[in-house]
Amino acid sequence: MARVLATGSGVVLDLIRTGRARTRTDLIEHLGWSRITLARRLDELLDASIIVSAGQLDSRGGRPPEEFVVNKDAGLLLSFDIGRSHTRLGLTDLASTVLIEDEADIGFQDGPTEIFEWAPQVVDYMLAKIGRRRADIHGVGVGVPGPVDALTGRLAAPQPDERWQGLALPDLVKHHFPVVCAMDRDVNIMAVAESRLGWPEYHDLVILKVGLGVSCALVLDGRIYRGSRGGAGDLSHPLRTAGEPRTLEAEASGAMIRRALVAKGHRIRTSADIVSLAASGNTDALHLLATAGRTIGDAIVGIVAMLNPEAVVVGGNLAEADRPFLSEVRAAILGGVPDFARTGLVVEPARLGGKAGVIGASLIAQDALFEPDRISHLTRSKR
Amino acid sequence: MARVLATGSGVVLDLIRTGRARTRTDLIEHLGWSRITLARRLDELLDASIIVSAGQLDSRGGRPPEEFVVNKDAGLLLSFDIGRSHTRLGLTDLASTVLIEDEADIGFQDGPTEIFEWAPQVVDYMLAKIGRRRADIHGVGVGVPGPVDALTGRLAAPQPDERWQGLALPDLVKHHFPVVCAMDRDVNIMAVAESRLGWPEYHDLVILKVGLGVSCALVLDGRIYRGSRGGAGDLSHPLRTAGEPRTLEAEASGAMIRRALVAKGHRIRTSADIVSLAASGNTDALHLLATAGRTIGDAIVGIVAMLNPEAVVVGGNLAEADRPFLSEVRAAILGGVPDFARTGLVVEPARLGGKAGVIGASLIAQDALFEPDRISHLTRSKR
DNA sequence: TGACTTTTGTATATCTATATATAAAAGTGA
DNA sequence: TCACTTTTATATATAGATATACAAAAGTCA
Repeated sequence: MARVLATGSGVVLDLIRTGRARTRTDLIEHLGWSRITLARRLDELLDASIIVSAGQLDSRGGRPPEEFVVNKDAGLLLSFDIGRSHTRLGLTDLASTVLIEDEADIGFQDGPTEIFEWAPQVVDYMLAKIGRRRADIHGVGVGVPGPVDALTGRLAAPQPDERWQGLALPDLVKHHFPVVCAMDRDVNIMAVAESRLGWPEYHDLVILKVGLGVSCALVLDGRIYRGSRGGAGDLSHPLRTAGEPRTLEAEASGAMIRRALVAKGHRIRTSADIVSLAASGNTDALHLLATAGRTIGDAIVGIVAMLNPEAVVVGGNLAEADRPFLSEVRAAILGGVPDFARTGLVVEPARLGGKAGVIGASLIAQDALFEPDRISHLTRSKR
Repeated sequence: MARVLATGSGVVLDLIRTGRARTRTDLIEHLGWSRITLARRLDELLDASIIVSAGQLDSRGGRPPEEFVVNKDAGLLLSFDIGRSHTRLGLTDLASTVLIEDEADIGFQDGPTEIFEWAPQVVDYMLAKIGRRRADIHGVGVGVPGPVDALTGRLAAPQPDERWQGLALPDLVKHHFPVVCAMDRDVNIMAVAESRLGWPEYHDLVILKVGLGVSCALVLDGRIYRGSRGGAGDLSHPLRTAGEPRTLEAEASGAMIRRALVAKGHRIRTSADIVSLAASGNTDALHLLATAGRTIGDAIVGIVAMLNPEAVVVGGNLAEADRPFLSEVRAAILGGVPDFARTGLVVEPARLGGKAGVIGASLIAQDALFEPDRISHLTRSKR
C-alpha cells in the first residue's frame, strides 16, 4: 500500500542533489510536470531549508536561470571506511564534501567491539575540531571489507571472522549515532563514488581495489550490480595457472608482495609502504608490483571481454604506483581483450584516490537520508 | 517534452501482459492508484479491445476476482530467428503463443537480399495456412547472430560479412511489413524468452547458446545487460590453454565437432545431426561432446564466479544432449566456482527448448507494440 | 537605447484523481 | 438459510495538477 507520490518533492531533490537537473527548466524537462507544480515542490524544499539557491547561471540569451543545490551546511554525514587492518573515518557536509578525516591501524581483524569503542571518540574529536556536535550528524554510511546482504543489512556469510558473522552492523551504529545508516561492501562504496563523481559520463565500469587484498565491483547500466546474494565481484575462484590452482589474493595481492618483501628483510606494514619502497627505486618492489599487475590484469581479461565496459578503474593503495603496477594491469587487459571490447576501453586509476571510500560511504548515507519518499512525506507533513 | 503519463493505460497493460498483475485488486496494489482511476484505465483498454476478461478466478472467501488478459486474438506477431546457416520464422498471437512455425537452411551467410526474398513467401504461406492476412500482423521481432546497436537498430561492427555491415535491418523489414519492428542479438532474444517465461522466479541468469557457434547473454537484475556497445556476452577472447591461444568457438563449438566428425567420415550438416549421432551411441560424438562441454564450462567459470547468478541456462541444439554435454558443462562450472557462488546455483537446460528464439523475438515485438506511452496515447485519442 | 530572448510569477478556469459513502454482486462457511 | 467476506460499481465532494493568459524580471544583441 506504499502510496507512490507521483509529484512528491523527493524526486525533485533527487535530481538536484545528483546534479541531473538543477534549474527550473531542466527539472520540468526531466519530470514532465507543469511549471506550477514544480514551483510548489521547490517552495516546499526551500521552506524546509533542504535546498537553497546557488545564484544564477550564465544567460543563454535571456533571463539567466536560477540554480538550486542542497543546503549542504544543514547537517553532517559520517563515513566509516572499515578495512581489514586500517579504517578511515570522515565527516562530510550533506553534499558529501569531506570536511575532516582521520584514520588508524584498526580494522576488521580487531573485531566489532574494539572498532566501536574507538570510533566514537575519534568522531567526537573530529566534531570538536570543526566546531560541530553529534546532533549535527544526519546520516551514517559504512563500508566493510566483505559481502553485505543488502536487504537485511547484515554481513553475508561466510565471514572469515566469527565475531562478524551475521552481525547487524547498522543496529550497532545506531546505538552510537541514532540516525539513518547505510552500509555496503567497501569496494561497492568506492564504486559508487567513482562512478558518480569520478566517471559520471560512463555507465558501465569494472572497478578494482588493490591494497593488501584484491576486490572488485561492477557498475552496469549505471547501477552497482550485486549478484543474487551479494556475491558479485568475487575474485576468490582459483586462477587458471600452471601447477596447482591458487586464488588471486594469494598470487597477486599487496599481502603477497608484503610477505615477499618482508622475507627479503624490508620493513613493510601497509600497502602504502610497498608503493613508497617502489617509488624509492627498489628493484624487488618494482618487480613484484609489475608481476602482480600483470597477474591481476590477466585474471580479469575474461570479465572485461564479457561485460564490455567503458572503463576499468583501479583504486586502492597499489593503484598509486602508476608504473609499473597500473601500466602492467593496463597492458595485460588491453592486450588480452578482443578488438570489439577494446575499442574505446580505458584502464585508469581511480579519480578520487584514497578519498573514494569516505566519499562513497557519505554518498550512500546521503541516498538513505534523501530517499524520495521520506522527503516527500517530510515536506508534506510540514505544511 | 515527452509527457509522462503517470496514470496512463499503458502501464496497466504492461502489468497485465507480463503477468505481474491481472486482477483489479492486484493492479491497484502494484500501481498505488485509486480504485476509480484504475477502473477508468481498464475501461479504456476494454473499449479499445486491447484486453478482454478471462473470467473469474477462484474465490478467496468472497466474490471472486475478475482476471484480465491481452486480447491475444486481435492480431499476429511475426518472428524471425535468423541463424548463421539456418532460420526459423514463426507467427504468434499477441501473447506470444506460437501458432505456426517454419524453418529452412538459409541464414546470415546467404546475405540480406536472399533472406528477404525468401522470407515473405514463407510468411504468406504460413498466413494462408492459419487463415490470416498480412494486415493481421501488428509487429515484427528479429533475432540476428551478432551484436546489435540498440539505439540505432543497426548491426554493430564488425560484421564478418560486409553485406550486413552497418545495415539498418528494421528498415528492410518495414519495407515488407510496415509495422513496429524490434531487433536484437539471437542469444539475447533467447534470454528474454527464457528469463521471462522459463525462469520468471530468477533475476540473474547467465544464458549460453551452443549450436554450431557458442554465444552468451546476461540477464542481470532481471534485465538484459548489453554492455557499452552491445558487446556484452562476447566469447571471442582467447582461452587460457596450454600452447597457443585459441577461441572458444574454435575449441569447443558445434562447428568444431562437425569438422572432427566429418573428418572421421560421418555425414553431419547441422548441430542437430551431432546430437542424433551421439544419441545413437556413437563414441566419437559422445567423446567430442563431453570434451566440448567441459571446455565451455571451464571457460565461463570465471564469469559465473564473478556475476554470482542464480542459474546458468544452456540452450541451442547441443543442450539437447543432456549427457554427456550438459552434464559436463554442469560439472565444470559447479566444480570450479567457489563455495559462495555455488550455493543455490543450478546449471539447467533451456526450458523453452528450440522455440526460445521464435518466442523471444515475438516477446520483443510485443514490447515494442505495447510500449506504455504508445498505448496510453492510443487509448486517450480514442475517447 | 530598444527589440528580443529566456526565465519566473501569478491568477483563473478546467481537468483529473482521490476520498468517502453507499450499495450491489457473488462467493464462503456455519 | 443467514451472516460474513471479498470484489465491483456508482455518485458526490474535495484535493491536486494542468492549461492558459498575462505580466514582470533580467539578461543578450544590434
